[in-house]
Amino acid sequence: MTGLLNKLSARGYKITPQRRIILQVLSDSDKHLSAEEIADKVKQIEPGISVATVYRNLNLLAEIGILSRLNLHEGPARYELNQGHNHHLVCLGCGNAIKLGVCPMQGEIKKIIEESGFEVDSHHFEITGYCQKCQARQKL
Amino acid sequence: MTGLLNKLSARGYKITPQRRIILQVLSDSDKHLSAEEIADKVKQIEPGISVATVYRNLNLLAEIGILSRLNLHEGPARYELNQGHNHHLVCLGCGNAIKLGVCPMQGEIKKIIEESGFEVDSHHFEITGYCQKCQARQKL
DNA sequence: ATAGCAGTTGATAATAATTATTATTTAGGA
DNA sequence: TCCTAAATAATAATTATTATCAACTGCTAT
Repeated sequence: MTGLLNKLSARGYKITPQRRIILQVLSDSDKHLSAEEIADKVKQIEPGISVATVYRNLNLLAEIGILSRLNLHEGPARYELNQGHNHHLVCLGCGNAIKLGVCPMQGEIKKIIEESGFEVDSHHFEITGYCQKCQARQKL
Repeated sequence: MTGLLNKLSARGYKITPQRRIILQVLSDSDKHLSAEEIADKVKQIEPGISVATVYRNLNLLAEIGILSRLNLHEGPARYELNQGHNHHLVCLGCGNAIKLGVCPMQGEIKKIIEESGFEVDSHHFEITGYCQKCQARQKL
């Protein structure tokens, strides 16, 4: 948490109470939150904070790599603190994101892409479905 | 092309001139087109066609599997005629999508997911970057 | 052929998610 | 403490898409 704030000021960005709260909310959650969900939680702590501020800072934080934006197949984008490179199993029931320990950009796939001469900028691997808890819940 | 039309009528959907034109546009392009781009091309052929009709039909066609919607990391969704399950190298320069012959949902990754008890609904693997042509263009 | 009707369309309003604008405020260095 | 660039709140604007609804049209059965 302090590390995150340092990252901000190291780049010349100011540490504002709004940014503290946004980061607070993000680090308190283990889910992928949408901008709206983040804004709601932020407002529970400090009602005066504007949605625009939340969006602005989510963009900034994503840009400097503090968090990452996940564009799901449907619905709004979701955000999480960036804990290194990761892919996730995203549950459509509860929104929870289970870390997948592996990345498809390796082995055969990596080789094929390299051989094609394509210059990779970024990649996304997203699996949606239902976690065990939500599978059980559906059967009730 | 005729096959696509048959697929429509087989399911009880009508073959309208609008749908013919939309499918025409899609089969004439090898790129992933956005709804707006599709609508533009459609209007070049028949100016009276409404954007709403384009969206409505893109949804329908995607639903019945004639085409697939690709939610890129940024910008609007893009569509292409569905030629089986595929992943792509999407060029940020020219928008072209190069088919990647492989799918990451196999082997080790598939096993890990199965063992986690997660029930997969869908998956997306998207690689963005620059194709060889656009790399060359950038160096000019 | 043609009548009928479900399916479809065009026009447009509405919505959802996000970004831009702008006047005001503030964090952090001099 | 003062100053200034950066940041904020409020809100308008934008972008992408979906909903609404009256009018129209493929298709099927007569």
